[in-house]
Amino acid sequence: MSEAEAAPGQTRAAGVQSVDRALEILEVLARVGEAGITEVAAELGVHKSTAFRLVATLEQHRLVEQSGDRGKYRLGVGLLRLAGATTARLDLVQEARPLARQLASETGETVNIAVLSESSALYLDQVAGSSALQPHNWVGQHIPLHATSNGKVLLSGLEPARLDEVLGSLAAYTDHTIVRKKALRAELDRVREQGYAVAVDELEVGLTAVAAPIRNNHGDVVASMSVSGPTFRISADRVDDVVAATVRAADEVSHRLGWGRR
Amino acid sequence: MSEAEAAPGQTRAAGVQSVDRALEILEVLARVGEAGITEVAAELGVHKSTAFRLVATLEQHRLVEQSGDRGKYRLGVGLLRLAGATTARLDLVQEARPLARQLASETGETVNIAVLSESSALYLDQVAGSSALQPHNWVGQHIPLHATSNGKVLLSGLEPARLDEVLGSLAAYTDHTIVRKKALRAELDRVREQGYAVAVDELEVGLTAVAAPIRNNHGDVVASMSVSGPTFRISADRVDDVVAATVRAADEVSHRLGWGRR
DNA sequence: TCAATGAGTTGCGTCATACGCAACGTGCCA
DNA sequence: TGGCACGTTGCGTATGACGCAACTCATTGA
Repeated sequence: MSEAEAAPGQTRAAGVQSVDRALEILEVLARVGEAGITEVAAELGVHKSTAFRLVATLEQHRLVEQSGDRGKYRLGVGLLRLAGATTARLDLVQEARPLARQLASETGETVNIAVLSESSALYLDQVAGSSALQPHNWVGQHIPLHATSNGKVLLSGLEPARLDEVLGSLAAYTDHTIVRKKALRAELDRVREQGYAVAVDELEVGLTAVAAPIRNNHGDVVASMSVSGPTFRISADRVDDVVAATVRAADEVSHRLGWGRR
Repeated sequence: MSEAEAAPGQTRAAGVQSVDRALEILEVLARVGEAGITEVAAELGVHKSTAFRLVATLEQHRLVEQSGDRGKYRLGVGLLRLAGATTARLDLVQEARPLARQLASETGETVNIAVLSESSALYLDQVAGSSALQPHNWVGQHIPLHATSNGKVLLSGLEPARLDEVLGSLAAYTDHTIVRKKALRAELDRVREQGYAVAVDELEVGLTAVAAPIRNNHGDVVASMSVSGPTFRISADRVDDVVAATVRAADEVSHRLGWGRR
């Protein structure tokens, strides 16, 4: 039985115990990068042999692999295969990609698609702009919500109660980062009203981004599409055009997902 | 590990049963895209309720998600997170990425890194070229070995015995696909001698690719790096330049992985 | 050179647990 | 409106996953 971790009031639906533990191992490895059997066992609070069998099973499916013959364990290539199948089937990405591509060629900047996952923004897809500078590939990364245009759009779609859950402390990345919750709420109101968000130098000095919501057939904000590039290229007088193009593209994706259809 | 040996009456390679089944579910979903509980249960040969509990556990960890309230199940975003953590730790990708990026900007074409996985090429990483046309993202996909430059490079690194295991029937994708095993072996000899592979219209008409081997410190071919683009852009008189650049980049990665070092 | 330590690995007996069964509820189609 | 088929849930039982302890093998320090 799960002893030590008794969440107060909340029934921790355990599911199938051994599977639950095995998946927890994957999360541990994702967090720490590499770990030995003993370390994993300690992390889960189970016996070494139990951890070993779970890891061995994961290894048979290539979800983990060990470096060397007797070495530590880490995540394996099987996950890449599964992830490939995931993106191929996520209809959000499917539907959004052509529009993202078009938006990228219109603006010449990088386009990203992000969704809310846990308490941060998860980037699902990226289309590079025409510029020779290739930006960092954010796909699969977790990005703070309050310092990015995508994050602000995603937050603006939450109901107040959920918002409180998701918002932790607001770290300052630059002098322009919004760190006061009250200021952030005001900004989110503005985003909701305008239908888009802008972030200039908030995550990184010299980086400007514009984002608009993607909605499902119920009208909920399910994702966010952004255009981002160097601040000197997305200058103040060009922002309006970029915003218009971004909103148009995001709206079209929403439409394809069934928003406003009947 | 040793999975090739399907000797009868060998030790239980089953691992932890429920975990094994859960992971099999992931593979089923990766294959078919979407499936209901009943379908999954039938695929595994277990009872509906068993399949349901396994899927529910996977769902708690976001590895699967159901479309709609009562809908079918498919792979979830948790896999993207795990896959992101995987590539972040794969030193091959780490080492290769800067070179891949440079190669992409030199040639203006798309660069891919692939390894051998099971009986096909698994694409680990991709850097888009400067061209506005964004190619399909192959990361995580399985691609036939005999019809791609990457595949031919990977095959050329195998010893003859392994080669026989890996090669099944050679499907023809275009008129230029090599379908005769004898012809393929001759081609592989050429690749091994030259130190690179070229594929023109072999997987898809109008698609040309060039690939060179990446070696580990033992000299084994562990991966392949390719440049690919439309045949009209990588014309016959330009191939030599692209080959030279690709080989140079791949060699540099090999060097960083310890090849030729002492 | 050898003992001592600590890692990953494996056989075994027990009891928790994951399984199959059957019944339930609900959307969908005829 | 009825029936069907699918996802979902409670329950008892046998299976299979667990913890224990012994093993192998590297590495380290004397």
